Formats: sequence, structure tokens, C-alpha cells
Amino acid sequence: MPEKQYDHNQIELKWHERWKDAPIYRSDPSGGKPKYYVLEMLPYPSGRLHMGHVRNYSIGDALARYMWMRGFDVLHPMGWDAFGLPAENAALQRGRQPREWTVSNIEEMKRQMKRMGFAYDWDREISTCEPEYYRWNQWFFLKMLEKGLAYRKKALVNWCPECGTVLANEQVVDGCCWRHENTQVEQRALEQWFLKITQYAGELLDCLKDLEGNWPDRVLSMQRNWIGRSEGAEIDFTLVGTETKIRVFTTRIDTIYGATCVILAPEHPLVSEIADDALRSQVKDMIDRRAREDAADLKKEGLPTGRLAVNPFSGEQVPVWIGNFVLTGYGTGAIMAVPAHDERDFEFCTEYSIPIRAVIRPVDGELPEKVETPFSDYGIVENSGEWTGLTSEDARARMAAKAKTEGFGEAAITYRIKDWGISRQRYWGTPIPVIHCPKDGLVPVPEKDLPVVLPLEVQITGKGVSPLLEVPEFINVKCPRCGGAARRESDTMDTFVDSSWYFYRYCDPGNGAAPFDSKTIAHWFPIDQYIGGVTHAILHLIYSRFWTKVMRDLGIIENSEPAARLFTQGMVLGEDGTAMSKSKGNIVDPEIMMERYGADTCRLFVLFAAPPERDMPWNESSVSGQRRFLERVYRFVTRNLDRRSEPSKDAEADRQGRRKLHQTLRKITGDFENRWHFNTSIAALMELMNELFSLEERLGGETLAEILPTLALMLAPFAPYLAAELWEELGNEGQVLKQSWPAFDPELAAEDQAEIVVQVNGKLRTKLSAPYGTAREDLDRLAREDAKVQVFLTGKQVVKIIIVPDKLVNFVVK
RNA sequence: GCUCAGGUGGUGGAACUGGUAGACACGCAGGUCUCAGAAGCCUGUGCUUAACCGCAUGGGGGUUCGAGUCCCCCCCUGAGCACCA
Repeated sequence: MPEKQYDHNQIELKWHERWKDAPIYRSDPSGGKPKYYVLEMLPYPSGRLHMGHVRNYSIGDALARYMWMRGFDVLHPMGWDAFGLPAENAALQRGRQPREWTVSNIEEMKRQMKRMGFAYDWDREISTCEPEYYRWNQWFFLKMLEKGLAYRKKALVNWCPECGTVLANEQVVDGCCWRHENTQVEQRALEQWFLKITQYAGELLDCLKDLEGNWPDRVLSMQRNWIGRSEGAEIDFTLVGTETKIRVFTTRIDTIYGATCVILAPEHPLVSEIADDALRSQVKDMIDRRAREDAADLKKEGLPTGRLAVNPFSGEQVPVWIGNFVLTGYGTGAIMAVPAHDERDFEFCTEYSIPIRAVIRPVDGELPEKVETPFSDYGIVENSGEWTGLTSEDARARMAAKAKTEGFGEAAITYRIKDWGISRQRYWGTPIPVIHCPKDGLVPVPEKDLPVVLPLEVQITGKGVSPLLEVPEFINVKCPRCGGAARRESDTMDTFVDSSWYFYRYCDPGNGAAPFDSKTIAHWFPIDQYIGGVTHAILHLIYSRFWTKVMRDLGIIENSEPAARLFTQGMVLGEDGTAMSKSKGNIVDPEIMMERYGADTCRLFVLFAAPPERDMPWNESSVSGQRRFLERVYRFVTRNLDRRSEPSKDAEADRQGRRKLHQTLRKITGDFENRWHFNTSIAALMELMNELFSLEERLGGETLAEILPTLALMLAPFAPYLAAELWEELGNEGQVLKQSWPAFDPELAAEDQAEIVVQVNGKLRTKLSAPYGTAREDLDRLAREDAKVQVFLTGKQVVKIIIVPDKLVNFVVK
């Protein structure tokens, strides 16, 4: 009889048809099951699915399927951050070639996702570019405005000439735009909207502690780094001849007697007050040069102001300089330079022949006569008046306290993180719901008028000002307060606002009265498992933590963190060794892979090639192995269907077959519960198939009747189409996912003979087989009697014997 | 420069608590089947050797009966941060 051959097209298209209109599963909180919320990060922002996405979703989908079979009520939504949609709509309407994302691409992506057989809650689909989503973005914005968490100010901001818009600090990568990596970002002084993420800096940092173990260390340390807390003091130096105070931030107040000048950032407000025209133009040059050059190899430059400032501790007058290495955005934008105890200050002061004076000595060392290299460790304070003799630690605390009581400073904590600039001069994005009235100033749009929606008829100019300014119907409005003529804010929100809370909206996507129902959120949150690339470690993942804390303080949610566990999966690297992405043109199209090998093979391949957290260079030469494996499974199951009623004939074969089955089950269950190394799970399944092939003829019906359906169930998380097909072929009703994950029987999985490794001086000499629980002395005797061991023992003296029961005997000989 | 992750056959990777290094695949070689090929199936495959032995987890040292795994030093690769006072 000719065997049935595995035909992926026939099987997958059949099930694809069946699943198309009815979701493979959907969550049901009323069922009384424990909840499990698993979510993959947005397929952001590429409009074209590639194998990188397939790998990402295969990991989450396998987990979701497993948890579903384990009896959890799984929430696994799939949404589309289709923020390009209105822009492309507008472009299409006037016959322009769509640029990056198109409506059809997004539809195409959805189709491909369904074709891959991913089991999402399709009903919970949301789109963050729709007016309903704008409404709640704007609602949150107004709440933050009310609480002083949103504000507008003129500031130096990052400007991407290619995007024609402002970017947040987090969106600047190596001085370039995160979306145009060869475009240098410029600094411009503009009136912009900010969200006060700095108010939460301390909490964002402190809560990282609670995430330890559940979030990857890499992400935690990146966030710590980004938030950048440093503890120190702010101290006022008084400008000689004036009442003006120059406030500096230092972490080493204990070194203040060694301060030999004060250095201002070139952008420091005081500069324009004390500089004459000549100096001002030099400062301007300095700023320009710094903007052009790479920060890493920028030479330290300074300009003397000719002014002096008084050190409040020593009373000493020190010169005031302007230095290109002093950052305006960190601390107070001014520093005291202590060249003897800081490398940068040392470099600067050496360059300009500013005195270098040591005031800290090593605990077990001397104060140097002449400073050759700066000593920046803690030590003992010297030459510092009443503080001399204290340790650095003591001095820091006491001197800060003194500054406070004397009124010339205080202990202070500074963060590196800055407020989140959310203004964008783009067309797409949520309009910021504010009206500029000549009489009333900034007037928030009343809640009843939300959402403010984007006009469709817009000319996208790319000229660097918002195209919305060219739409009079949008811009010209009446002031809600006085009714007079006013102008609408033309900036739109950063799309990272959308992604900061989209996963909350999934829980209650249709809510028209609120962003979501708080009780529903309390049920689903926090997200049990969030999965995504490490690329968002300090963008999305810090914004959404911030947003969560804001929502908690608004009293609409209870959780303080969005995701209990985070998993960062590795990237799929294109042939050029860089991450697969559309902009690099190195993507591999899943459509072609699916046609050639089938969706199941693709999924199995991306899971088998490497453990999920590791990067995976694309090399499809081994796909055929996964394909062969599925063919073997299919042939084995279909040709043994009818043998399930046969009587048993070989008890030993039956025992071996069942043992391997339960061992495999134990292995896969363990992989799911502990570390998601699906590559080893799949390897275990392959081992099982190899064993079954060699036992096939000898297996009895009863054993086959246990093995075949279990095989289908074990495949369900990885190869859903084949699992469904086999499940049906086996004469079962219903979906595989609705079955329980099979439990393994430890007794059946246990080997009955232990393999004992026999070593001499730690080197493997032979292996023995002995029943479990064999006594130490018996193991010793068995090992000594072994002929191969004898060779290494004769003529030697056994000094020591190490016996690990059921495992190992090691003779130490001389 | 600082922080983190990694370095194992020709290739992807396995070894989960210090106890058989190389599971499982790809590739390669041989066999079987066939008029022939494809696909199956079987065997072999770290290096060295006829075989035993020996040598092997980036390099060097250490702890241990025993180290890919633990400790110290160094080299390399990738990622992140980078004048943060």
C-alpha cells in the first residue's frame, strides 16, 4: 500500500480555511481559570513581515499555546501600530507613491500572520492611529497637563532633518536619528511639549530592583544607566563684585578645597550676561564646533571670562571659565574643577595652566608634591581647614549639611534622564489637544470636544514644519474659554505615546467611556510575559513604565509596573550580519519560505536553530532537516493508525517506547516551565522519532494508542497545522489546543539501569550498568572487577575512591 | 574608557546542580533500493592513530579525586553607555 506523503500545502491550507473566520482561541475570563497575559512587542514600524518577526511570534505563540493547554485563560492579542495609516491614506488619495507603510502592506501582514497559523485573539485588534485611540491619548495628556506633568517650554532639542521633526533623547542613536541612521541630528531651540518623566526618575530606578530575576539583567542595567542617578551636592559660588550665584553640582564636595576654577557650559545663561561681544562669538563657535564633531574625540577647550568666583567653603577666589566639555543638560550646567582629583578637570587645567592642588590622600599614602595623575578614589581629606583629617565619606555628608545650614548649598541628587519631549512636527500622530488663544494663552481642549482628529486633505511637504499648519480648517479655531479667534496646536504626539499603554487598551478595546475599565485591568495586569527585542530597552520599555506609574497615580490602575516578566529574544541577522530590517533590504520573505517548506517547517526551523535569546544569523541550509522531521512524524502516525487495535507482542519494545515518550514529555514540559530552550525540546522530539522508527515493527497496539495522540499534542505548540491534522486523523474531535497538556509519568520515564561511569584519576575508563540504588561497596567491587579498569589499577596503589551513587566511581591511584 | 553578554567539530547548536564534551540537526563519505535519478532507509563522521593510548571547549595559571562549568590574569567578538562632574 502506498504511504500517505506529507503535503504541507494541502494540510495547511485546509486548516487555514477552517481557522480563518473563527479565531483559534479567544480568552474567556468568566471561565474561572487562572489568567496568563502574554504579548509580543509591536511589529514596529516595518510594514512588511520578515523572518525576524516570524521568530519573535513563534516564541510567543508556542508559549501561549502551551499555557492554554496547561489550563490557563490566555490573553494573547495582536494589534497593529499602524500609525502610518492616515498619512498613507492621504498620500494614496492624491495618487502619490506611498513611502514606507501602506494600507495594503498592513492588510498583507495580517494575512501572513494568519497564514502562519499564529493563535491570536484577533477580536482584540486595535489600531493606535484611530480617532478612538487618539481620544484617550489626548485624555491622558489633559490629565497630565492638569497635574503639571505636561508642560511647554523653549529648549534645545534634537532635530532630524530627514524626518523634519524633533526627536526625544531616547530616539537619538550615536548622534543620528533612530530611523535614519546616517542622518546627523541637529540641535535647535524650539518651543516644545514635554512630559515630566524626571519626576518619576527615582521610582523608575528603585522599582528596577523588584524586577530583578524577571527582567533580563541587560535591560535593567541599560535602564539604570539611562536614568543615571548620582548623589552629591549643589553649591553656590558667588561671582565677585555681584550678588550672582553660580550653582555647581558635584559628587565630590569633599574635594572642594582643591577647586581651582569654575567652568560653565557654553550654553549656560550666565555666559550671555558676563560675556562681551567678542567672547560671545567665540562661545558661539565653540557650540557649533561641538555640534559638528564626534563627542568621543573632542578636544577640551576653554575660554576665560576674566571673572572670579568665591569658593564658599574656603573663601578663595577662583577664575570662571567656559568649557566645551561641560554639559548644559546635566546637573546645573556648571562645575567646579578639581584637577587633582578628576581626570577631565586635570586634562583641562593642564592645558590652560590652571593650578592643580591635591587635597585628598590615599588612606595609606601621602599627599603628592606634584600631581602627575589625578587621584579620584575616596581617601583622607587634607589641607581643607576644619575638615582636614576626615574620610571622604564623612566629609561629603558633613560638608553638605554645613552648606545647607549656611544657606549656600545642599545635598542633591541628579539624574541623567531628561524630560520626554513628545512634540513632533509630523502629520501622523495624535494631535496635542491644546489651543493657543491670544487672550487666554494655552487653553486645553475641553474633554467633551475630544478627540481632535487629523484632517485627511493634507499636503505632506517634508519641509520641516508641520504640514498641519497649511490646513486652515484644522488650525483656525475658536477659543473654548473666550470664544475669540485662536489657533490649534499643530504639533502631534510622539508615536511612543501610543505604544506606552496600548497593552492596557487590549484588555478592553471597545470601551467608549474610558481608556479601559479598571476592574478589567486589575484582572489581567501585570502582563505575565512580555516578549520583544532588546532594541526597545530604553525607549518603549521606559516610557511604558512611566505611563503605568502615571496611570496608577491617576487612580485608574493598581499595578505599578506594566510587565512582571520580560524576555528579550535575539535578532535574526540578515546575510550581511546586521539585524534583519526593511530599511537595510536584507529581509527574508516568509511567504517564499512558507510556500517552499510550509508554515510549520518555518516555525520549527526558527525555534530549532538557536535558543530564543540568542541572535541567529540567517542560514536556511538546514531547513530541510525540520521538513524531513515533519515528514517522518506524518508518515509514522498515518501508517500506524490502524495498528492501534493490534495485540501487544513485544513487552520490552512497548516498555522502551513508552519510556522514551514520557522522557520526551518530561523534557519538553521542563523546557517550557524553566527556560524556553525550544531547540532542545524539538531535539527531544527528534530523538523520540528516531527511537520510534527503530522500534516501530515491534510496538503493540496499546502502546501506539498512547504514543500517537501524545505526539500530536506535543507538536501543538510548535507545528500547529500538522498537530491539528494528526489529531483529526487519529479520529479525535475538537481543537488540539482545547486538550490538556499531557502529564508525564515519572515512573514510566525512569531508566531501570543506572549507567555508572568508572574513572581512574578522573579519566573515563569504562561504563557499567547497575540497578538504581546499588550499594557503594557493590559499585566499588563491580568497578574493580572490570577488565578495562584492571589494566589501569595493576601495579598502582589506590589512594582514594570517590563514589557518587547511581553515577560514578573514581579511583585515585598512585 | 566603563557596563553587560558571549567565544565548544566543517556549520547551527547540546551538556540545566562541578561528574561520560560534541545530544539533535545541517553538511560530508559509504552502503541499500533503482534501468537511472530523486526521495526514503542503514552506517560512519572532533583531531591523531592500524588499534590501544594520547590530545581537545579562545590563551595562561589556580582550586578539586574530577573543570566547558568555580576563582585569578590575558586575548578576541558582539551589544549598550560614553566628557554625567
